[in-house]
Amino acid sequence: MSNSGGTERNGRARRRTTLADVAKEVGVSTMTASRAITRPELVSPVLRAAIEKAMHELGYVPNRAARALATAKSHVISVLVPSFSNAVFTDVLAGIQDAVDADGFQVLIGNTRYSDAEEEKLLNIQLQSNPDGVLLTGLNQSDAVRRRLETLKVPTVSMMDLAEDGHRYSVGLSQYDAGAALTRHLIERGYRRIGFIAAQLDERTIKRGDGYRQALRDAALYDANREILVPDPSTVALGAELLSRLLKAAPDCDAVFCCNDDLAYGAIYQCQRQGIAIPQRLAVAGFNDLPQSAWMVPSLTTIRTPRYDIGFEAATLLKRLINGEEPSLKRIDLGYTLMAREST
Amino acid sequence: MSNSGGTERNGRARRRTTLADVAKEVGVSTMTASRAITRPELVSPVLRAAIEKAMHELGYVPNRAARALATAKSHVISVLVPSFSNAVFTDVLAGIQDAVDADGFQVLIGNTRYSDAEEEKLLNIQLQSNPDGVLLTGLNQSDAVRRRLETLKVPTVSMMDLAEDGHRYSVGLSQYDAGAALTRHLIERGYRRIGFIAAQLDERTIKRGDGYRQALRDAALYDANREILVPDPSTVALGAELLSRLLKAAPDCDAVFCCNDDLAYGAIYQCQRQGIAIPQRLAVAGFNDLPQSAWMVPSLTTIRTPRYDIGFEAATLLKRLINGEEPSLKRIDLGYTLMAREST
DNA sequence: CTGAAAGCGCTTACAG
DNA sequence: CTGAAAGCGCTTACAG
Repeated sequence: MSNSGGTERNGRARRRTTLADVAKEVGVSTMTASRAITRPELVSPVLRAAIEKAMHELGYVPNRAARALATAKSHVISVLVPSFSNAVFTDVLAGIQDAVDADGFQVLIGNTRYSDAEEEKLLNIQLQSNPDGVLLTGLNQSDAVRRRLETLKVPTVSMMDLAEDGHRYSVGLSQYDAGAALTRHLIERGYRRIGFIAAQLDERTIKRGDGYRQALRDAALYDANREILVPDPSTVALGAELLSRLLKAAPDCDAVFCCNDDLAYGAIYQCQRQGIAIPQRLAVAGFNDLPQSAWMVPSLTTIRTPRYDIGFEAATLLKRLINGEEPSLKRIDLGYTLMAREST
Repeated sequence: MSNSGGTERNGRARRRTTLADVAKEVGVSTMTASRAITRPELVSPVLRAAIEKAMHELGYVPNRAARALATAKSHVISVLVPSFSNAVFTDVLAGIQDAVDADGFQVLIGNTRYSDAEEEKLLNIQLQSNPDGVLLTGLNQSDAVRRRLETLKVPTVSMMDLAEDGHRYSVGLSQYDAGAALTRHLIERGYRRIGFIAAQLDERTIKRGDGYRQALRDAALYDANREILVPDPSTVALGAELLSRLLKAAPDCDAVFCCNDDLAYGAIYQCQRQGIAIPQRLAVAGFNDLPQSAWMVPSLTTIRTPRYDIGFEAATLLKRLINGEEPSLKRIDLGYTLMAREST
């Protein structure tokens, strides 16, 4: 193996081996070395083997920045999610990763913490990496974000919610329908005084609440006193607290729809502490179907959301957009499943 | 506002505005425009204002690839964690993000899924982005990974576990000590036939098990029949199953140490289904102290691990290494806290 | 405080 | 199947 050192052109510490080093080692031009990576079928087998051998021996690592600059393609996908601690979004991220891994895309993940300002800031930073495409959570971006994306003409897909207009690409489910379906399930089970506790109050929570309200109105069962909505982040602890507040405000509740499973866990634990029988005295339902929900005691009635699939399909759609295709289906509804269990 | 169009130099679609566009608009050299970003104090207030105005009006977004190529600094930090679904690592990621955000680093996150091969593959891909530093989980990397990192001389910090040798940088806690401490707690509470159920069998699980074993041996209470170890990923469902298996294999167990909280949740639910009183008939302890553990019924005795801080401190240490400092403390022990609750 | 020139490491047409 | 030349968008010393 030859010495890859060479003269330090600009006094920097020992440089990494470059394509030029590899080419020189083999005695070919850099273009041929380059082609051995990008379009190996255009290089003669003999040279190709020699080049690959040299790359391996010299420990060559392609420089993505250089390639990005030369091709104006970053092979980067930028993803903005509102939370890391919520298992919903880690599932979405897993789906994205799996959809995109084989194609050699690098995924940039930003955690907006449910803040528009943070989202704008993160997007602007990620945009510096020239992402080939962007995956957004929900449809309620700030004007600044929307404008930025339009100006730059970066392919964009929204995840989780379904766009109403025909312009935007979206992959998700109708949070409204799912919220209504869960509420109808409670009504069908015979519950009549159904409360709703919700936190964070993000787009999806609001839509679930809208569905809840409509379903109850349709059954002439709606009572605004049975809703407790707070903007704080969802936690198990908050679920416990909100349940107490609900039962204080509306002691006659016979069921409660929690806007997500975390809140529902807290509600169930609180009932257990207070000796409230589930579902005899109070039925409890959640939303998302986290892995635990099927196993806890009592098992939790909830809506299963196809989070992994949403990530996977959104990334797949985005890849098509990046490739210049124009999918006719701009809106992919992945649906939801009611999981009726012991808690209702 | 002037037209940013210009002649399309190489027939590509309308280019983004570059520093040259900004410079031309203002009537300065690109270097001055560049300095207005990187070292604004070197540019006269008048020009600086004009440049900033032009950047804003033209919607200028710096091109990171170009900067990376010119400076040989990517401002990228590469992070390898074994799982996204485990809340432990999302907390670690949050800490990293917070430590690094202000400095404009871009974080590349790889999910190794507890696989050496996957780790090597992901690292090689991330290395193409020329990360200024790397954050690894644990100390058991493959030889290939270790060599790669040494050859490239990329600053590296290991998270979660503490290095024994004096070479590597590490931020974490002694999983062994924590496992032993939890076991001693059980012994002190009067339990004598303490089982251990564990999944995944990663580095940290093994060390916790070693601590468990040693503590029991020290008390002359160890019995190998009370250990159930399986390599499957940890889930609540698996916790339920392993508990059943344990009680079948060693029905006289009076306590069980679950290698993490997820397993413990499953164990508790299983006990509840089988009518096994906790802690009267069986004490259950977990590890990590996820948010839920304090709230469930019964609340879970567990070890609180400083996950967020590990991420934060590891990233902070890495930043110092990237800046060329040589911290004397190569190993940062962030400790652990025993949370004694109702389940034991 | 400001600028001309060269270079970072790749790839893109275009020839041959 | 292989290569010479130019360019991607920025920054680094070095002058002035």
